Amino acid sequence: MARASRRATVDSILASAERACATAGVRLTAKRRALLATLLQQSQAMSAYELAEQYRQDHGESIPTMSVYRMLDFLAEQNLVHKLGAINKYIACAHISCSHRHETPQFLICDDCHSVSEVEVEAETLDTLGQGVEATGFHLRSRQLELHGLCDHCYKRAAS
Amino acid sequence: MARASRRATVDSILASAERACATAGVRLTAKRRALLATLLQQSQAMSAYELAEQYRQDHGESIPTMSVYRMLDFLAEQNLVHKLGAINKYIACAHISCSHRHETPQFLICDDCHSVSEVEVEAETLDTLGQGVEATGFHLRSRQLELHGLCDHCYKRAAS
DNA sequence: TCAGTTATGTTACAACATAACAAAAAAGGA
DNA sequence: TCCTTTTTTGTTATGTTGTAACATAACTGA
Repeated sequence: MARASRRATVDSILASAERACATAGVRLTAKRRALLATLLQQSQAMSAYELAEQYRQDHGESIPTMSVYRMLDFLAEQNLVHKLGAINKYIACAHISCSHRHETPQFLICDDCHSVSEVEVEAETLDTLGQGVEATGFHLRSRQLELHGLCDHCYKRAAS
Repeated sequence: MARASRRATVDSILASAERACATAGVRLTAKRRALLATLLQQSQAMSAYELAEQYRQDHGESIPTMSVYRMLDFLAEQNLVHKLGAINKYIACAHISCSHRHETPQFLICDDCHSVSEVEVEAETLDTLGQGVEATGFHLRSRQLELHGLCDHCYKRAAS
């Protein structure tokens, strides 16, 4: 599936992010914004260290990884980026500019080429899953799933 | 939910593991078996380093973490242990001795106390989820889910 | 302005994981 | 058995990921 950048320009997404932060009463500082811009321009999920390096190249200024982690935490709290805990990488939310209500994103992680695609799953299926889990007394933090496997490209390559 | 050790003795599980490896034509060496035994006796998911230390205490012999990783990789390939990628820990499969067909295990990871419980979800729900995902061209490796949240104990503690 | 809060930088280190190569042990055929 | 090959395990060093603790800078609002 397309990353956010295919759907809207980076600038318009950043503008959406600014509005979202203003509404939430939090600050999208210049650095946070710049880091988000860097991530938006990636086609792959990025680790914090990879992002620090990319940020340096993009903005001609180095940035401590410690700060990158903090900014990513902030951006994740505002749902502007998703943290993929299974592979310790981050990806910009593909729906920052969407005004319509959308489903919780589900991520498909290719264990071979490490590409990440974002799909939506029927709300009903997730609800059933969530209800089954919560019935055991567990309290889900989110319904974001991270599923592993092979993308079609790697699957076909492996088969040959 | 109960770990494997509550359902069957460690010895009988190890015997099942031996049979499974013999059938698969792979070697469950003494060290691999000993490591599995160590993990079976834990009530919590363990990191490779924690396991190396526990192994040393259990068997009076130290073992390089490098070897622990390799053995865990082997055991995971044989589906004798599960790797919880989200928290970098390992847990013995609760179903090694089960001959009956069972559902794919789903893991509930408490983000507070880091306990892990294993639940089963209706096959139908998982099938629906899996079919939706595979329809996008992605090929799931397994239907094992790792869900994050708070266990009931931590949830109630946080609420107070 | 200035005091309080939030954000970022710096340093040091803990925890997790693997690369590269060496040694030991097991398997299998002559 | 003995030798060769393959597999497993050990050793050393280093890479990768993440955070603690504290300092400095920037912003906010009275």
